[in-house]
Amino acid sequence: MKEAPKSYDFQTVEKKWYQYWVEKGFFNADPDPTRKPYTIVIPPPNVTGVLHMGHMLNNTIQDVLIRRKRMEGYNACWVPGTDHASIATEAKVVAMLAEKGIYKKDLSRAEFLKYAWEWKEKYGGIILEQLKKLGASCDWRRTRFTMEEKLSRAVIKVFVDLYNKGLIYRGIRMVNWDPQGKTALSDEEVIYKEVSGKLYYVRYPIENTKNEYITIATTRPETILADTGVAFHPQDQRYQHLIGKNAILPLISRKVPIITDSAIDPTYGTGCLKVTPAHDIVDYEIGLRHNLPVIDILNEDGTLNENAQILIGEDRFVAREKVVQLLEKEGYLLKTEDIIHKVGFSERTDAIIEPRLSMQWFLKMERLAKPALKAVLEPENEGIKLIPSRFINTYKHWMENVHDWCISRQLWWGHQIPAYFFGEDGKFVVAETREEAWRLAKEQGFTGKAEELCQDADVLDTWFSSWLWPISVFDGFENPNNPDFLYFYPTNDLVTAPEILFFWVARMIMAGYEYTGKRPFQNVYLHGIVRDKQRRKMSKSLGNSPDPIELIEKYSADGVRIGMLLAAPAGNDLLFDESLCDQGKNFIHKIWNAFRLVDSWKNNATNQLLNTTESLAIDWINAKIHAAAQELIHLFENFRIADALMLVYKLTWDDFCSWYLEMIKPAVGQKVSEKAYENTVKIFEYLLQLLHPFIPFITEEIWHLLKEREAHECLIVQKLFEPTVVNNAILEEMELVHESITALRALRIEKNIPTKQSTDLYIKTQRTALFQKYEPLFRKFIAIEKFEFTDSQPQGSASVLVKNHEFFVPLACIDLEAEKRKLQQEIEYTEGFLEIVNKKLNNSKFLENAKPEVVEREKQKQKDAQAKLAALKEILQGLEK
RNA sequence: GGGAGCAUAGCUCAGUUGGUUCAGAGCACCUGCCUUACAAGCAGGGGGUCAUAGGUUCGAAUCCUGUUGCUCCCA
Repeated sequence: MKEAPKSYDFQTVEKKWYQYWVEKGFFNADPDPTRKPYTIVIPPPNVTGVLHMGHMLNNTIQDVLIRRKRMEGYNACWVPGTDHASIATEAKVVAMLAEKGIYKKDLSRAEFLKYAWEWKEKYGGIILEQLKKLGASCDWRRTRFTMEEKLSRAVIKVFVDLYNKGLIYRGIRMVNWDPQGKTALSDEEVIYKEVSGKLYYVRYPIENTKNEYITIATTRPETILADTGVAFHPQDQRYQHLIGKNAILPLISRKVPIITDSAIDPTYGTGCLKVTPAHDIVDYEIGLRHNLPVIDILNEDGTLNENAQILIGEDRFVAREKVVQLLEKEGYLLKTEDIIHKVGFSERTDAIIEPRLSMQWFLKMERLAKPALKAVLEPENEGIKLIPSRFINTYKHWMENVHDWCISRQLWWGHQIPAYFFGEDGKFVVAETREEAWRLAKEQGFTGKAEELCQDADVLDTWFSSWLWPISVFDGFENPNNPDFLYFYPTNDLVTAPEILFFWVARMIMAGYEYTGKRPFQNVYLHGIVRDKQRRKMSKSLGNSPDPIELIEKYSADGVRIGMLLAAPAGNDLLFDESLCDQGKNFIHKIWNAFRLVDSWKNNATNQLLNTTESLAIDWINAKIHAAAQELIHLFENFRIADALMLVYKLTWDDFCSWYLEMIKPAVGQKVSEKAYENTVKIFEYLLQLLHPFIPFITEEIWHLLKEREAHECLIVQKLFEPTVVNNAILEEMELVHESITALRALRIEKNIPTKQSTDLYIKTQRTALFQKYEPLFRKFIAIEKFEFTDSQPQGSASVLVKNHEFFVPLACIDLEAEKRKLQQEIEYTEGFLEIVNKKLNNSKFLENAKPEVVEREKQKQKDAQAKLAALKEILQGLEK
């Protein structure tokens, strides 16, 4: 039997076990009526994306949950996959083609999609390969992609269905326009950021007056070219004389009416608003109320069109500069102010959003929102639990103020909207296929051929496919009675970030109730965002995000998993630092060395039965492990994953390594008993079971090194042991012993006694039998000559008090004054403590109002403190003799 | 502008319905140790007026109100 290598080669081990698990099909889950399912669907990452720290956290948590449930005996199914990310992917493909000198505008839709699919085939799914390095135990056979055939058909089916239910409509609306992506965005895809800008004060001449002006303030002076009115608050006394008059726009001399509207804030700027209905949502509404014309001066790429009259073809920001120069030159610009204001940016392209009127498709949310809100407000009633629960408020607020969802995108990569136009007046039909559309169109009087129907060019928002994810991955739309769907749906837990609570989670809940009548999942675990130590979000542009794969290579997957989890209580942002991974790696190292120690006893044990120390140690660690196992059940139920990890971390490091192994470890030149070795292996196995969900690789490796096992006997599928009734007596006893040993070690350090130098030990206690029993243990940890009990303090000894047990260590020379000072301090502290307790017990109101058990506790505290005080005083007296 | 939340050790966080010695954990820090599993380690140790001012209560980190500072969401 060869010795275990001194250092743990995680690279080889992690690769080996991952392959083995996959080969044996341990990640796979198929319907099995004899077992309960436990299901997680992955939040599908962008198919062209690469793994970042957020994914690491997200998937580590999912893997911990799924592995734990697998070991609990559930039929654990984790479905992986990716989404097609319309905007991001299309932008990448466009950029890639542009580098080759190919431009989208020169391509047909089919040609472009061919390139896009090629790109997807080449780069798509890298991220899933990366997840394997982390140890993700997904059922890879079930990998799904939102644009694959079945899932696409489900999207179209749902669109048609919602349209037929009257929930989808088409209309002209002010939308968030991304001039770079050249598409509309939903409200959720706009990120408002504070930026510094300028507020320009511009004076507009009043028609038919000499040198009379009205001054407006604007941050977007180029939109003056699209103004169709000037407005102020009806109660604003400053401008009453202008009612009914016209203002003349500078630069282009258009005449616009001066109106009043109560939407205007008289305190902002000059209290006068230039009204630009085509390019501002508030202005648009004002325009509607006052019948103002709408003049759209922007092209879809953000350049000015001929409606602007001047600066045609200039980019909106260039135009802004030039307009300012012109205004200044012609004397219209009164002043400029530096201000900080919020500006909307595209989540995907980071371009500044332009409010723009356009024809879009919308989904009515009101009806869908109702059951989705109820589910989250009533989790106990077959509803959905948000963890942490404080997100309920945010969710509720959003649901109650939900806006219709703009679902069309002016892109090619995605699911093309199944609306078919015919005739000249914009008539259309909505159908799953062109054939069906043709049939419907003919009913409406269309006389042409099917090919002559013109399908809407837009695609659907990516979230319009991912909101169906928990259902569509199990083929629940086309075959709602298939065994997978019936067995695995509804899923159990969803793990994601609060960022996409509305984008995705809320909408999945809506789709779940609308299409299955059931919740799509029971629990939503919301974890924080991974930030750097300065609380900055990790981002490519800042360069503050480590490469996860490099981290894994440096610290091992197990180490990084620990690093991610250690500082990640639910809902809290994770302030990531590489030192956390280092801590993880150290832990792995510690476990490896513990194994090496145990392994060195293999075939090297004596035949003797257990000695006292061994027997006590084994009983104690068993009690400790079973208590921890029970606590873990509780922690997992409440998704306290970081706490769960910390519990097993301390159980392993402090209890198992620092106490248990030190107790069992034979003295130099001696051997452990065979029984003790066997028990230690058993205990190690229990520990590995508890540790495995967090650090799957090293635990599997040691699992197999501890014992020869059959090919299928892997830890990953080992049934977790059931915690038994815990022997509390031994826990309590050992705690006292550990406390005593620690106090004695501290005393020896304080007195500068070298580790190896033996001293005598006298104990004054009511529980001599207990200490007698543990004597060998004391001797194991401290060099002790005589171990005796006493009634009084031996001359010239240092002392320490643990609970009511007094320990005396006689010393050759002792600093009496220092001893006295120490005792005096302790007496003072205890007296102060006792005083507080007495005060409570002498307070009749306390005795009347407090619960009996609380009063009882106080009485016990009083008794303990009194006894302790008496003991301390006695020792002090002894010294003064 | 509207809404939600947070403030506990140098850092990141626990702290169930107010009541055990309740002021905790991990990391960091300090001191002493190369003690044959592990210096990636061992043994010890210091450190907080629980943001702040009031209030309720026999009793407040915990409940209420004001103040200050920060974060997030929505428009």
